[in-house]
Amino acid sequence: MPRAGLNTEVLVGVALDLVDEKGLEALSLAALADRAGVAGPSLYKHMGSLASLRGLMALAVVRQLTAMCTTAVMGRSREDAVEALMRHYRAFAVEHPGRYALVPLNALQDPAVAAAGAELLAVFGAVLRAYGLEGSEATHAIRRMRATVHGFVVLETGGGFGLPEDVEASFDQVVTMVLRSLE
Amino acid sequence: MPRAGLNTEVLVGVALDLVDEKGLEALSLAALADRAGVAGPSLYKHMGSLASLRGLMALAVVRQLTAMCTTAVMGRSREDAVEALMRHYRAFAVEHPGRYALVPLNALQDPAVAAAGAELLAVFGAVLRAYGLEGSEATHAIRRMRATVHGFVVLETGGGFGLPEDVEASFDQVVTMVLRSLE
DNA sequence: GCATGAAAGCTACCCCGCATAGCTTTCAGG
DNA sequence: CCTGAAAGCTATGCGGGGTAGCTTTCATGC
Repeated sequence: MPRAGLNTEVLVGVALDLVDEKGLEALSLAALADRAGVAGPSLYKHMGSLASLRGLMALAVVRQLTAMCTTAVMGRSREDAVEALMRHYRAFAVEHPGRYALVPLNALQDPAVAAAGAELLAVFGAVLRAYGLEGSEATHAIRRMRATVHGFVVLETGGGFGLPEDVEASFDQVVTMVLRSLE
Repeated sequence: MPRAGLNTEVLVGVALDLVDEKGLEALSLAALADRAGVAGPSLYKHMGSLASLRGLMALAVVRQLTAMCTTAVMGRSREDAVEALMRHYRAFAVEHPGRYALVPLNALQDPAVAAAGAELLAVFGAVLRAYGLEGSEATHAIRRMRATVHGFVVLETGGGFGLPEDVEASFDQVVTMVLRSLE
């Protein structure tokens, strides 16, 4: 029985790949062990439980999303920045629906994920400074943006848009709606 | 062993009460049987599986939500109607977060729930007729409203609004944002 | 080179939750 | 009051998460 060379970091990566391919509900002990080339119980050498692994996965996802959003808004301001932020945020969620679905499930109870989430929200806040929004007004504006974008991608990735109308056009209008609320 | 007088309809009611009190994840065979005053396996005399029961529950919830939204918009038009629709929709989700969470999980795969969902969306569409919106434009407008309201209540009920800023004020601004997008 | 101990891996096992099988009991209708 | 459909029960199966405890690897120091 040669070593598989597994560790926590690699395991998180394997789990994220699995979730990307098969969906969040496919994240079972058996499926994960199979992919990692190891027997089920061996996974516990590298994680405390499936729940804690999901926490680590969520943390990684929030950091990926933060990095993507950060580079998206760099060198832009006002409408350009807000639109870039919203479009890249949506693109991440649509490309990796399984990964994205991990975040809301873990953001509240896991302090580490919550802290990483605060950094993501800081990107939202930074974009709003060009509008002179700070303090309470910035918080309300951030909530508008989050609710809108999150709601849209949740419905989109969940198959909630059944009609044949162009989803891109719908999102264009959503972006316009948010931009107008910032003036 | 006297009869408990259970049937499918009653069982759905018991399950909805359970979900209201203890949350969606508390909907287990044991908890449900305990509440219904019956042994676990006896539940299968009135349901096919927990999954199918969740479908029936989702159907009931969508109908409740549709009824609430329908009465909310009756006798109102334009801004009044849109605002009433959004506020009542949110109120339902906030008062019954467990119930509300059932819907997105079942709306896609269960055709009956999807049909009931179409009726709910018809209420959204009716409100928009006063704006002269029909066809594609109405679809896009409905999506804006759905994404915004659903996103807001998902974040709100999930504890996503950690800061102390007034959530009511945030929602007021969200309503204003949507109204402006309809002009 | 080889002894050694920490850590990776394994098999065997347990618990819990959903679900089925099949028997017993109720109770409405003839 | 007989009877059969349906409600209820206990016993059992099956699969998923998790633990116990042994075996094997392999980096380190002599």
